[in-house]
Amino acid sequence: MSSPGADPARRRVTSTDVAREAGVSRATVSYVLNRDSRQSIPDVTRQKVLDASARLGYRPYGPARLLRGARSSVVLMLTPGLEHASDFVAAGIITSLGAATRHHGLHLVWQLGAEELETAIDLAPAVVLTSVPDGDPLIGELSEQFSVPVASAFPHLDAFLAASASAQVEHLVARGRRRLAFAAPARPELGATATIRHRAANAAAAAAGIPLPHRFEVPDDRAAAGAALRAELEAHPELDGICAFNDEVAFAVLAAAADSGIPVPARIAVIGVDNHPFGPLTCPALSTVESDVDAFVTQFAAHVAQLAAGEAAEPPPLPDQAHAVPRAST
Amino acid sequence: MSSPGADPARRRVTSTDVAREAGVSRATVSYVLNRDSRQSIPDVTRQKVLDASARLGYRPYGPARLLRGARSSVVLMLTPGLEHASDFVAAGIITSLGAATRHHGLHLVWQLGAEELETAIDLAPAVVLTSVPDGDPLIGELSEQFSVPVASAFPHLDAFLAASASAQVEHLVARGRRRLAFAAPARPELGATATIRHRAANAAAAAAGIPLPHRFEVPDDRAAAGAALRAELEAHPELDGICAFNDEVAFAVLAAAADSGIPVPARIAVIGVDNHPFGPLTCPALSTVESDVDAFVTQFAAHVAQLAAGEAAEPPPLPDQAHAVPRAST
DNA sequence: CTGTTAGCGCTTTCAG
DNA sequence: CTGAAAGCGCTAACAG
Repeated sequence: MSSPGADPARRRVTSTDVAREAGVSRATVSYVLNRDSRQSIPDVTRQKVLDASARLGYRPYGPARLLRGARSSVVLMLTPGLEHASDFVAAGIITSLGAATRHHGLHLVWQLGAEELETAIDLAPAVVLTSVPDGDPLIGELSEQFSVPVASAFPHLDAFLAASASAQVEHLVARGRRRLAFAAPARPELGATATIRHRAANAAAAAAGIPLPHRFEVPDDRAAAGAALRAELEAHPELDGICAFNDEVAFAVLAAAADSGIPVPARIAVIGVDNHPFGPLTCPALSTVESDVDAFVTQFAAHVAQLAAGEAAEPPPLPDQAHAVPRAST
Repeated sequence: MSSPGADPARRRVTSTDVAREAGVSRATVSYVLNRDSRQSIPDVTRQKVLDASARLGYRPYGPARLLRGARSSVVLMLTPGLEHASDFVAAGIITSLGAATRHHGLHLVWQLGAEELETAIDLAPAVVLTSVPDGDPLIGELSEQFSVPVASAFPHLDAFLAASASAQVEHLVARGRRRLAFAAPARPELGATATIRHRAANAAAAAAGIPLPHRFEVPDDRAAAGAALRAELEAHPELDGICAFNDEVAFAVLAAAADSGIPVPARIAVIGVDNHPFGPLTCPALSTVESDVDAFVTQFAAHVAQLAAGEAAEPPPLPDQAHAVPRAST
């Protein structure tokens, strides 16, 4: 009810209020609070301003500063199509990016979903980031909308996606597997990404001198997934290894194998992608593949800071290497 | 390089530009674009303005509108302590809330992590939401910082948390289980929440006339989790059901049981909380408990819209009921 | 060293 | 029906 300061109707404290309270002019307040090095303010005056500001709880009003020409500290992240925020990889990168940009004095905010971009105008970001890949037309549209630099948060996404599939194949080959399949997710919106990974798996298989992995779809429903896996093994009895599109698909494959009495890894080895935190908890524990994005995130945050400062620059690419995280399923 | 509109240095298009292009005054532009009903603008003039605006790609500049006194359409979500955005339940509620607020013309943006709240000033939100519960002192601080209404996004959180534990106990009792344990997560920051659920489980057990569930911790490490589960069963041999703090802990319990040769549900039944999408994929598929938050989200979005409009109001509470989602593990 | 002032882009009276 | 002008809160150039 009456929690301190919770009154929504309370007038905002302005720099005029601080000036009056401190008995100086608004310019002096601005000089002190912004530490203008070209002015030398006596310590007593400075202190008076600081005290008055603290006493009143003064916070400069963002819109006014921005209107005056200050550089915004807001970085807006837009992820059209990523309808659920708990997507593990994307959310992980976005989370770390938020922390990393803060070191540059920037505040990353994430507008979830984000269709209807038109009206998000009073955000006034310094930079807009998006989950769509580099060449997407949306980038141009956004740039026009916001009149600020727009960049893909996932530069060189294809190579990044491909790297994990290659690493999967290499790991399975190193484990002695020769006849592989590629387990694709059923959700149609992931089809394009799955194709990128499948192609990379094919290329890695060719390089290793083994047959190209056959692609099959893993339905969302557990019983249907079991049927799909059994059908796949009947059609390709010599199959001994499965590259799953990601850990989530791999979980379904493991469940399907367990339901069908197919021993993993004795009959088939299974490997996922992403190193999901639940991977260690499956039966058997899921082998997977991981890319180290820490270095990328740090570099990309610096790149965002450059964009925010008005400097054009090439973004650092996502890592194009992945390494296996071997567990019991291979 | 030269994607259309990607030039960061390009000057913003202002309402003056549109007025000049259309050959009218800035006031007329404003009238037309804001559909001011008190003015009657001839259709030809109106069309000239609309055309000029479209041709130039004009977008009114948010900060200037806000400075003029317009109501912000931004709702800022702050989640201190929620360090990883892929937390399933919170992310789910936040995602749906973003969609629901959009129906009220509001744009929810999520500042991840969000320590150092001081400098996020040029956001100018209409409302600030936070993940901390109702009485938290942070609410007052934020209200002072932003001079706008601040509310917890999870009103009456305790009852919400408790409901799921009660539903777990009731489900297990209905399945004929009598000697229960409460499996708590090892992460200390979840301890308080775990205590709320454990107490609710105790209360439900008392109401059902069975012994109070004993609390034990499930370590993150799989081998350690197995040891903990075996120790628990040795100490309480008559144990026949486990309420896990959430599905994630339940996954660990299932893995521990599998590793230790403890049949689920024959020897012990296991039930989680949250209806995590991977629950159907465990071995055996995990029974869980779910609260229907759709109605809450819709009502809460309306409440946020009220706050944004400057009307004080009581928030709708989170649901205080949960229902079981029975699967193979119970 | 401090105060006055112009002006960012927008909406909205108030005159014409 | 259209145009001129004020003012939101802030910063920075310019006087004093």
